[in-house]
Amino acid sequence: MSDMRYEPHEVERRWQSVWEQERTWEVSNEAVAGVESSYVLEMLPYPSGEPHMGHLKNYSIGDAVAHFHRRTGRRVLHPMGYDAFGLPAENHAIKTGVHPRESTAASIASFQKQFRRWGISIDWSREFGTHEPRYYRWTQWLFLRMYERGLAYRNEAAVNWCPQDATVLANEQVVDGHCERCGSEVEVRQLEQWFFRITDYADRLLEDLDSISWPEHVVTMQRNWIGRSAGAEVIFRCPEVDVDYPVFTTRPDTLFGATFFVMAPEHPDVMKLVAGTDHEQAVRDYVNKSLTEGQESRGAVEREKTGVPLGRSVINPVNGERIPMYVADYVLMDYGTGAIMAVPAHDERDFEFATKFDLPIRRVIEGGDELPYAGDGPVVNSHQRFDGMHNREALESMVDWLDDQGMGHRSINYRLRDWLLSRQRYWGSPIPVVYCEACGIVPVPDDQLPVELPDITDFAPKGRSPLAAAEDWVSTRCPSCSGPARRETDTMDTFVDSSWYFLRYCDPQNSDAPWDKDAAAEWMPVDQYIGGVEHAILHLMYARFFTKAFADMGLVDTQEPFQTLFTQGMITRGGAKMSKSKGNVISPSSYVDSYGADTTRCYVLFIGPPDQDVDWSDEGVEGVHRFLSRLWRLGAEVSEVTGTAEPVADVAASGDDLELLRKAHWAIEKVTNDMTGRFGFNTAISAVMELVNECYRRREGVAPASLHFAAATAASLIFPFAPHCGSDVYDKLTGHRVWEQPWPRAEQSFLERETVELVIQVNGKVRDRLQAPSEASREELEELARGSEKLQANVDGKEIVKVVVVPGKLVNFVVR
RNA sequence: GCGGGCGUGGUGAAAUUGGUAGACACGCCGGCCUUAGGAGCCGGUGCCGCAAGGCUUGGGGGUUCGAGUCCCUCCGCCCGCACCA
Repeated sequence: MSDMRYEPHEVERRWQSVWEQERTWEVSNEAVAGVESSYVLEMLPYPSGEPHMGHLKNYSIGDAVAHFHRRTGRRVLHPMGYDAFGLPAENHAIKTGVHPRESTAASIASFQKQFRRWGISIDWSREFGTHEPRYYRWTQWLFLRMYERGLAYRNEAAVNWCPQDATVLANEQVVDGHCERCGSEVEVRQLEQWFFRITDYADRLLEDLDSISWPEHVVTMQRNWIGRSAGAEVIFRCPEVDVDYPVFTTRPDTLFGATFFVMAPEHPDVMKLVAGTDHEQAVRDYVNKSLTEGQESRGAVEREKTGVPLGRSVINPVNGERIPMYVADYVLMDYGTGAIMAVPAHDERDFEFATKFDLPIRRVIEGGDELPYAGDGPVVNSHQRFDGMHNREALESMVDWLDDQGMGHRSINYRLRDWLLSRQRYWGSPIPVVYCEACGIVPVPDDQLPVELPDITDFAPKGRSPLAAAEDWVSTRCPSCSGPARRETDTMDTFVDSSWYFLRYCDPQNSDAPWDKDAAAEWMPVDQYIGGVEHAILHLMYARFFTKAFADMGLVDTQEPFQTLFTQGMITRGGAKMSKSKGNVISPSSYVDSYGADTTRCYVLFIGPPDQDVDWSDEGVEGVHRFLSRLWRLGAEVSEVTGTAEPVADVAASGDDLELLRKAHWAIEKVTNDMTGRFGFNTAISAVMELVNECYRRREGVAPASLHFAAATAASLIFPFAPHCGSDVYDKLTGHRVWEQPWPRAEQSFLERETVELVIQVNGKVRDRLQAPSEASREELEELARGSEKLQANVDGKEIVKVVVVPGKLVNFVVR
């Protein structure tokens, strides 16, 4: 073969400079009649050091989709930006004194460089970082719109406090009682914080999951996270203090089985109830112990139930019974009302508690071999109007009855809590409000945005935001009364930044609004969103919430930001997640250095199905590199013979030529199918490999035009995965730019064959294979099959009781 | 505990609707070319067996003419949630 060698670096440099100079991937917001728009987006990267293999995989997938969409006739928006605020840069600043702005700028520069080197087809004119004032001006503006609508509010709450990072965490950032980021055990503190009222949207966030095409497991996770339960709120009165205590229950049908009542240690009335009584000391000790105990130990499943009596009682509204009150830490303050009615016969936890404290257990639902029984069945031991009824039916009428009595009503509870968004940290978007002695909380007027982050030098956490020390900045005038005022020193959770960036990409230069509504309408919702499963709950839930809130404000027309979601699998190393601390990180740049971007990109896609976790291994990279190299040399050699020409598949071809052209059309069909409706990149690439192999095997016996067509087709099909190599080979063979060519079409005439292999089975086991005319009838196939010698040998005097003929596939003889 | 996923050669994997298991690639073996090759090209390669042939998709059972694919059950691994009333 040719002496010419595939030099990926040279090839890649050449095409990258064409794309850069010609701004090939930029797209305007002007709709084009008859042309569909498509928005392909990979999750916003957090720029830290260098991009890793996970990024390479993410953008290789997204780029393949973007290219495929373009070449199948769509205008594609495929932008890039950076989630540039955040703790790692700030922690780095604390250690080294380097301002987060500087380290962030360095990381962004390195990300940009890599993304260009990878040849990702990005519209760079839309690039931004969330830390730029021109971006966070609008983050603040949107915060103010949320504030105006009561969707952002300030409240004192028991919050999760991370002692290491010296900041408050969102519920979503607490994992097993530990800080998701640094792993320290989270403490509970009572603090004034800012919240977004995401719980107002709980039902819509739940219902609209049905309207989007997301992986089932992500939908399930979101559903569980929202945790909607339908039940009733029932009022239990404490006559000793004359106070009503409502409880939430999903099982009002078991009300007659309630034998005691439990409050959470955090419940504000616990201490009031025992003040001055014999129980005060014991309760105080218990409550203190519970509050100081970490969330982790308290939440442990195996843990034995603990609690102490309050020495008070409440009245069960359905039967007037007085039942004793307890405080116990298995009741949580932040779910329901922080108090429960305990039905030990039908709830495992209440049963455990009752057994330990020797409390009465009264069965009110029949069924199950033993107690506790949580299933359904007929109601017993309750009231004559309910006894004998099926419990589900009784549940409904009991709630109606409670409602009539004014003792309760239907109620829905959610596991989802409001989103705590304030952080006592520096490197984030300032919350644009001031505190005025006269006017209270005053939002910063729109025309004074952005509230810019001041420069500081001491980033160390001190339990309050480092901004609090910037006295010149903190001290300001009230926009309302011009009196002295102080700025809010907390900054926003970085999830706020990433909850609307996809909208900003639609109109990134707009200085009058976060985006123009028409621009958003042109692109939104994102047609294909691609990222890691680790964001299945947090980011994806927040972005959905923001989009719905914006829709309510009339800022966008769509209810959901991401129509279709693809979650890629992790790339692990030695079975473990790659991390600097484990020292098992492999850098994409070393592979790009030795093999080029195309090989590295194809390899991460070829290694396995993209939604699956894969363990990195170097074995196999060579194979992909060999393949691209073979394709490139094929193109070089063929073009020497044919020159540049239009690829044409000769419909009159026969013999080897026909076989090769068939293979080409088969590959078109296969790659197209793998790209449509599923992400079969690994099998798509292997189909192109087959085509290239076929070219090599048949190259001596076919007409140059056939080889030319097959090679050009291979270049065209590999382009979404190896854009430089695909462009180069296609250019050599045809003189055309492959990205401007429509996606090839498989022609039926080349896919059909005159004969097919017919499998002969006996009792389902393959005994012979024959060539059969593809048009043959069932009878003809059976006749043909009966002629098989191997069949005769296997039937051997036995009786043929049945013959199953599957045209085009097989004939199965059932013998006895 | 609940919910979801997965289990196929020495390895990564493929099999689109129940119809030829193992495409493609790594590795390994052989041949050609070569002064040489860790380059390139061609071929072989699931397991057992000299062969004929038999066996084979985590184990067991079932449905079916036919099961990697559907059903039941058990085992193993991974992920999410986890005292949510």
